[in-house]
Amino acid sequence: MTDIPPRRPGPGTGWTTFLVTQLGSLAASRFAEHLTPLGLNPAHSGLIRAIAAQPGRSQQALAAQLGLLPSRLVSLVDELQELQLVERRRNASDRRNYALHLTSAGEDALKAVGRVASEHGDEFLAPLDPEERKTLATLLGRLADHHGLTPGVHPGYAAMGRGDDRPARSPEAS
Amino acid sequence: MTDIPPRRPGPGTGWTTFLVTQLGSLAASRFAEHLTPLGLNPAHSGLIRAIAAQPGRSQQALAAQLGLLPSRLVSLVDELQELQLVERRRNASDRRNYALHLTSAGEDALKAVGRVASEHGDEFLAPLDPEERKTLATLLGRLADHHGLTPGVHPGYAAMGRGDDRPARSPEAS
DNA sequence: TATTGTTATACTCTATAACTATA
DNA sequence: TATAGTTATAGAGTATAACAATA
Repeated sequence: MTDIPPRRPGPGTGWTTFLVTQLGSLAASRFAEHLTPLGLNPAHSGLIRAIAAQPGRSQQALAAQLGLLPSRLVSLVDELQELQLVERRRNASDRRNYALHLTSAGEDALKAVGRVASEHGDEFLAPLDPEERKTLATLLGRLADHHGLTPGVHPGYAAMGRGDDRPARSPEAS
Repeated sequence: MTDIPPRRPGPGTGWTTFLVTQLGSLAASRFAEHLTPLGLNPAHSGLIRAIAAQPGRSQQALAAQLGLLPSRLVSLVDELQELQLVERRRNASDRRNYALHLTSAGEDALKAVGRVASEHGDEFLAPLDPEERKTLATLLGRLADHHGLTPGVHPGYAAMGRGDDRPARSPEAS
């Protein structure tokens, strides 16, 4: 009894939402793979983009925007500096903070990241035609707006800053 | 210069795929939050469902299906046994392995997990009407099929078993 | 010897908090 | 004293591999 074949459950079962979770995890790991030839990981790429979008900001400002701990951001900037993609410039008037800028190699990396993201997106959406992709983008955009997602910032890792009571992330395999 | 407002990039930029990643991460953490009142995490819920779908299987079989390391599965089963939701039954003919079954409390937990998943799904898809939800389900289903997702099993944590060369997961904040 | 399950160890990633320098 | 940045330490989660029981 209760021998339901576990194929495609209907509406109201949370199935579609679970698909979002599965596909999101897959897309994230595939994107990470696409980045490895550049010697970067997704966190690097997000930081590069954030710096490019608004050069000259302090590490604190970046950390707050991206929802990262300051200490985590320091090591990310260290790594990008090691790769000569980012430079810290001392602020003359307030010598406590740094202004972050991309080097010209960093600008190149930004473009490379853009290409990788584009290729990855094409691969991921391969089975859908342009019309369907547009429909999907619209529906997902509606969900993102509804849930207040910051454009370009990955959630689920934040939970810092204000006394937000988000529980620590749990394993969530299967 | 290059002062592009970072709002909603067009097609071919990987934006839609990034939305999938963002939303997937959000859905996963929200689901985890919904489960905490039950004293369970997503890994527990996945295991409960897998046992219910095919009771009596060995831990090795479950681990292989879910893409988990045997040692990880042992601790998950330990936890569910602690909660009296799952029991290990010795196999009389081959006393090396256990047959896993849900207790009656485990059956209740299965139903509760189903309710939570359903509520969570409704919340997550709130801004979409039934027609749009159906469209989204179809499009995501196409993607899942294309990428060979096992129905009900979360990817990205597997990479065990065969000599799969999947790189170790990277942070991927932002 | 091979297999199931288990335990022990190590490793990676992340978070907490202590510390330095400027202000 | 307060703030930006940094470093050091500890914790959680996961993987690797050694181990005992059974076949």
